[in-house]
Amino acid sequence: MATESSGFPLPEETVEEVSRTFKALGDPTRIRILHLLSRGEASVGRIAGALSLSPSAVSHQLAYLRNLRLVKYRRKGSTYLYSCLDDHVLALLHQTIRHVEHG
Amino acid sequence: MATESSGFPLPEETVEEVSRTFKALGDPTRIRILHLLSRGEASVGRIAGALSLSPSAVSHQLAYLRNLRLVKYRRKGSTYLYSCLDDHVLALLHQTIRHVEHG
DNA sequence: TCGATATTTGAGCGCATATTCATATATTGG
DNA sequence: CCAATATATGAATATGCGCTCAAATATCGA
Repeated sequence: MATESSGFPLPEETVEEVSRTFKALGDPTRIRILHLLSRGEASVGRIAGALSLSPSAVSHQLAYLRNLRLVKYRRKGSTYLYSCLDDHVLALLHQTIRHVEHG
Repeated sequence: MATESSGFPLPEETVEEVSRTFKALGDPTRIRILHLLSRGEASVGRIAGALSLSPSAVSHQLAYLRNLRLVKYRRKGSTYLYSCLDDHVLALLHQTIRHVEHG
Protein backbone atom coordinates (compact mmCIF):
# COMPACT_ATOMS: atom_id res chain seq x y z
CA MET A 1 0.00 0.00 0.00
CA ALA A 2 1.21 3.49 -0.82
CA THR A 3 1.18 6.69 1.16
CA GLU A 4 -2.09 8.38 2.04
CA SER A 5 -3.34 11.14 -0.20
CA SER A 6 -6.47 13.08 -1.10
CA GLY A 7 -9.97 12.24 0.05
CA PHE A 8 -12.88 11.08 -2.01
CA PRO A 9 -14.15 12.16 -4.43
CA LEU A 10 -11.14 13.72 -6.09
CA PRO A 11 -11.83 17.32 -7.18
CA GLU A 12 -12.43 17.68 -10.89
CA GLU A 13 -9.63 20.21 -11.24
CA THR A 14 -7.15 17.92 -9.49
CA VAL A 15 -8.03 15.00 -11.72
CA GLU A 16 -7.59 17.10 -14.84
CA GLU A 17 -4.21 18.41 -13.74
CA VAL A 18 -2.94 14.98 -12.76
CA SER A 19 -4.21 13.60 -16.03
CA ARG A 20 -2.40 16.31 -18.02
CA THR A 21 0.84 15.50 -16.23
CA PHE A 22 0.70 11.77 -16.88
CA LYS A 23 -0.48 12.29 -20.44
CA ALA A 24 2.63 14.33 -21.10
CA LEU A 25 4.70 11.36 -19.95
CA GLY A 26 2.60 8.86 -21.85
CA ASP A 27 4.23 9.35 -25.23
CA PRO A 28 7.48 7.61 -26.27
CA THR A 29 8.84 10.64 -28.09
CA ARG A 30 8.27 12.97 -25.17
CA ILE A 31 9.81 10.43 -22.81
CA ARG A 32 12.94 10.33 -24.93
CA ILE A 33 13.10 14.09 -25.20
CA LEU A 34 12.71 14.62 -21.46
CA HIS A 35 15.19 11.90 -20.69
CA LEU A 36 17.72 13.51 -23.00
CA LEU A 37 17.10 16.98 -21.56
CA SER A 38 17.52 15.66 -18.04
CA ARG A 39 21.21 15.34 -18.90
CA GLY A 40 21.48 19.01 -19.80
CA GLU A 41 20.18 21.58 -22.26
CA ALA A 42 20.11 20.82 -25.97
CA SER A 43 19.03 22.47 -29.21
CA VAL A 44 16.10 21.28 -31.31
CA GLY A 45 18.44 20.07 -34.05
CA ARG A 46 20.59 18.18 -31.61
CA ILE A 47 17.58 16.47 -30.06
CA ALA A 48 16.23 15.59 -33.49
CA GLY A 49 19.60 14.14 -34.49
CA ALA A 50 20.04 12.15 -31.30
CA LEU A 51 16.56 10.66 -31.47
CA SER A 52 16.27 10.30 -35.26
CA LEU A 53 13.25 12.55 -35.49
CA SER A 54 12.38 15.44 -37.77
CA PRO A 55 13.15 18.90 -36.32
CA SER A 56 9.51 19.79 -36.84
CA ALA A 57 8.23 16.84 -34.83
CA VAL A 58 10.63 17.72 -32.03
CA SER A 59 9.62 21.37 -32.13
CA HIS A 60 5.95 20.46 -31.86
CA GLN A 61 6.57 18.25 -28.85
CA LEU A 62 8.71 20.91 -27.22
CA ALA A 63 5.88 23.40 -27.70
CA TYR A 64 3.58 20.89 -26.02
CA LEU A 65 5.98 20.50 -23.08
CA ARG A 66 6.48 24.25 -22.92
CA ASN A 67 2.73 24.84 -22.55
CA LEU A 68 2.79 22.55 -19.54
CA ARG A 69 5.84 24.36 -18.14
CA LEU A 70 7.84 21.15 -18.22
CA VAL A 71 10.65 22.69 -20.28
CA LYS A 72 12.02 26.15 -20.89
CA TYR A 73 14.40 27.55 -23.51
CA ARG A 74 16.95 30.27 -24.01
CA ARG A 75 18.29 31.61 -27.27
CA LYS A 76 21.87 31.06 -28.21
CA GLY A 77 22.37 32.82 -31.53
CA SER A 78 20.01 31.28 -34.02
CA THR A 79 19.38 28.15 -31.98
CA TYR A 80 17.07 27.53 -29.06
CA LEU A 81 18.55 25.66 -26.14
CA TYR A 82 15.91 23.71 -24.24
CA SER A 83 16.14 22.36 -20.73
CA CYS A 84 13.93 20.72 -18.10
CA LEU A 85 11.94 22.89 -15.77
CA ASP A 86 9.90 20.55 -13.59
CA ASP A 87 11.81 18.45 -11.09
CA HIS A 88 8.76 16.55 -9.94
CA VAL A 89 7.95 15.30 -13.41
CA LEU A 90 11.58 14.42 -13.95
CA ALA A 91 11.52 12.45 -10.71
CA LEU A 92 8.41 10.57 -11.83
CA LEU A 93 10.12 9.71 -15.09
CA HIS A 94 13.38 8.48 -13.62
CA GLN A 95 11.61 6.61 -10.87
CA THR A 96 9.51 4.75 -13.42
CA ILE A 97 12.42 4.06 -15.73
CA ARG A 98 14.31 2.49 -12.87
CA HIS A 99 11.27 0.50 -11.82
CA VAL A 100 10.77 -0.84 -15.33
CA GLU A 101 14.44 -1.62 -15.89
CA HIS A 102 15.07 -3.62 -12.77
CA GLY A 103 11.87 -3.55 -10.76
CA MET B 1 17.69 17.88 -10.38
CA ALA B 2 16.28 14.43 -9.83
CA THR B 3 17.91 11.12 -9.06
CA GLU B 4 20.16 9.41 -11.56
CA SER B 5 18.65 6.74 -13.80
CA SER B 6 19.29 4.89 -17.04
CA GLY B 7 21.94 5.76 -19.62
CA PHE B 8 21.46 7.06 -23.11
CA PRO B 9 19.87 6.12 -25.37
CA LEU B 10 16.96 4.57 -23.52
CA PRO B 11 16.22 1.05 -24.82
CA GLU B 12 13.18 0.88 -27.06
CA GLU B 13 11.47 -1.70 -24.86
CA THR B 14 11.98 0.41 -21.74
CA VAL B 15 10.50 3.47 -23.40
CA GLU B 16 7.47 1.50 -24.53
CA GLU B 17 6.86 0.04 -21.09
CA VAL B 18 7.26 3.38 -19.34
CA SER B 19 4.96 4.95 -21.88
CA ARG B 20 2.31 2.28 -21.31
CA THR B 21 2.43 2.91 -17.58
CA PHE B 22 2.01 6.66 -17.84
CA LYS B 23 -0.62 6.34 -20.54
CA ALA B 24 -2.68 4.25 -18.16
CA LEU B 25 -2.54 7.10 -15.65
CA GLY B 26 -3.19 9.75 -18.28
CA ASP B 27 -6.95 9.39 -18.38
CA PRO B 28 -9.32 11.09 -15.90
CA THR B 29 -11.64 8.09 -15.66
CA ARG B 30 -8.83 5.64 -14.94
CA ILE B 31 -7.38 8.03 -12.37
CA ARG B 32 -10.72 8.15 -10.57
CA ILE B 33 -11.12 4.39 -10.72
CA LEU B 34 -7.64 3.70 -9.38
CA HIS B 35 -8.02 6.32 -6.70
CA LEU B 36 -11.28 4.74 -5.60
CA LEU B 37 -9.81 1.24 -5.64
CA SER B 38 -6.83 2.38 -3.60
CA ARG B 39 -9.29 2.64 -0.71
CA GLY B 40 -10.31 -0.99 -1.04
CA GLU B 41 -11.98 -3.41 -3.42
CA ALA B 42 -15.21 -2.49 -5.15
CA SER B 43 -17.64 -3.95 -7.66
CA VAL B 44 -18.15 -2.60 -11.16
CA GLY B 45 -21.60 -1.33 -10.32
CA ARG B 46 -20.38 0.39 -7.20
CA ILE B 47 -17.57 2.10 -9.08
CA ALA B 48 -19.96 3.17 -11.81
CA GLY B 49 -22.36 4.58 -9.23
CA ALA B 50 -19.69 6.41 -7.28
CA LEU B 51 -18.20 8.00 -10.39
CA SER B 52 -21.41 8.55 -12.37
CA LEU B 53 -20.29 6.37 -15.25
CA SER B 54 -21.99 3.60 -17.18
CA PRO B 55 -21.14 0.08 -16.00
CA SER B 56 -19.95 -0.67 -19.52
CA ALA B 57 -17.51 2.23 -19.57
CA VAL B 58 -16.14 1.14 -16.20
CA SER B 59 -15.85 -2.46 -17.31
CA HIS B 60 -13.90 -1.44 -20.42
CA GLN B 61 -11.48 0.61 -18.36
CA LEU B 62 -11.08 -2.22 -15.86
CA ALA B 63 -10.27 -4.60 -18.71
CA TYR B 64 -7.65 -2.11 -19.86
CA LEU B 65 -6.14 -1.90 -16.36
CA ARG B 66 -6.34 -5.68 -16.02
CA ASN B 67 -4.30 -6.18 -19.18
CA LEU B 68 -1.58 -4.04 -17.67
CA ARG B 69 -1.83 -5.98 -14.40
CA LEU B 70 -2.72 -2.83 -12.52
CA VAL B 71 -5.87 -4.36 -11.05
CA LYS B 72 -7.16 -7.83 -10.26
CA TYR B 73 -10.61 -9.17 -9.41
CA ARG B 74 -12.32 -11.92 -7.50
CA ARG B 75 -15.85 -13.15 -7.88
CA LYS B 76 -18.35 -12.66 -5.10
CA GLY B 77 -21.56 -14.25 -6.28
CA SER B 78 -22.66 -12.51 -9.41
CA THR B 79 -20.46 -9.48 -8.88
CA TYR B 80 -16.78 -8.94 -9.58
CA LEU B 81 -14.80 -7.25 -6.83
CA TYR B 82 -11.85 -5.33 -8.23
CA SER B 83 -8.78 -4.16 -6.36
CA CYS B 84 -5.40 -2.58 -7.04
CA LEU B 85 -2.46 -4.79 -7.84
CA ASP B 86 0.48 -2.49 -8.56
CA ASP B 87 1.88 -0.58 -5.61
CA HIS B 88 4.37 1.34 -7.71
CA VAL B 89 1.69 2.78 -9.97
CA LEU B 90 -0.43 3.59 -6.95
CA ALA B 91 2.53 5.39 -5.43
CA LEU B 92 3.02 7.42 -8.63
CA LEU B 93 -0.63 8.38 -8.55
CA HIS B 94 -0.79 9.46 -4.92
CA GLN B 95 2.52 11.23 -5.17
CA THR B 96 1.28 13.28 -8.11
CA ILE B 97 -2.10 13.99 -6.55
CA ARG B 98 -0.37 15.37 -3.47
CA HIS B 99 2.01 17.40 -5.62
CA VAL B 100 -0.84 18.90 -7.63
CA GLU B 101 -2.99 19.64 -4.58
CA HIS B 102 -0.43 21.46 -2.52
CA GLY B 103 2.80 21.39 -4.49
C1' DT C 1 -36.16 -23.59 -15.30
C1' DC C 2 -37.16 -18.71 -15.81
C1' DG C 3 -36.40 -14.09 -15.12
C1' DA C 4 -33.66 -10.64 -13.02
C1' DT C 5 -29.26 -8.78 -12.03
C1' DA C 6 -24.21 -8.07 -12.85
C1' DT C 7 -20.74 -7.84 -15.97
C1' DT C 8 -18.27 -8.71 -20.28
C1' DT C 9 -17.57 -8.14 -25.03
C1' DG C 10 -17.56 -6.27 -29.74
C1' DA C 11 -18.84 -2.83 -33.12
C1' DG C 12 -19.16 1.82 -34.27
C1' DC C 13 -18.75 6.82 -33.62
C1' DG C 14 -16.65 11.02 -32.55
C1' DC C 15 -12.72 13.24 -30.91
C1' DA C 16 -7.97 13.83 -29.50
C1' DT C 17 -3.27 13.67 -31.10
C1' DA C 18 1.42 12.61 -33.31
C1' DT C 19 3.62 13.17 -37.47
C1' DT C 20 4.51 15.22 -42.00
C1' DC C 21 4.67 18.84 -45.25
C1' DA C 22 4.73 23.52 -46.56
C1' DT C 23 5.42 27.97 -45.13
C1' DA C 24 6.70 31.72 -42.08
C1' DT C 25 10.01 33.99 -38.90
C1' DA C 26 14.41 35.05 -37.06
C1' DT C 27 19.40 35.17 -36.80
C1' DT C 28 24.01 34.97 -38.72
C1' DG C 29 27.75 35.49 -42.09
C1' DG C 30 29.25 37.42 -46.30
C1' DC D 1 20.85 43.32 -47.98
C1' DC D 2 20.92 38.21 -49.22
C1' DA D 3 21.46 33.60 -48.73
C1' DA D 4 21.72 30.04 -45.51
C1' DT D 5 20.56 27.99 -41.24
C1' DA D 6 17.53 27.07 -37.22
C1' DT D 7 13.19 26.87 -35.50
C1' DA D 8 8.21 27.84 -35.22
C1' DT D 9 3.73 27.37 -36.89
C1' DG D 10 -0.48 25.79 -39.28
C1' DA D 11 -3.02 22.61 -42.15
C1' DA D 12 -3.84 18.05 -43.31
C1' DT D 13 -3.71 13.21 -42.43
C1' DA D 14 -3.74 9.02 -39.98
C1' DT D 15 -3.98 6.59 -36.01
C1' DG D 16 -5.50 5.83 -31.31
C1' DC D 17 -8.88 5.95 -27.89
C1' DG D 18 -13.06 6.53 -24.73
C1' DC D 19 -17.75 6.19 -24.75
C1' DT D 20 -22.28 4.26 -26.09
C1' DC D 21 -25.21 0.77 -27.63
C1' DA D 22 -26.53 -3.85 -28.44
C1' DA D 23 -25.87 -8.42 -27.46
C1' DA D 24 -23.70 -12.34 -25.02
C1' DT D 25 -22.49 -14.72 -20.64
C1' DA D 26 -22.94 -15.92 -15.88
C1' DT D 27 -25.02 -16.16 -11.33
C1' DC D 28 -28.82 -16.22 -8.16
C1' DG D 29 -33.47 -16.53 -6.32
C1' DA D 30 -38.24 -17.96 -6.92
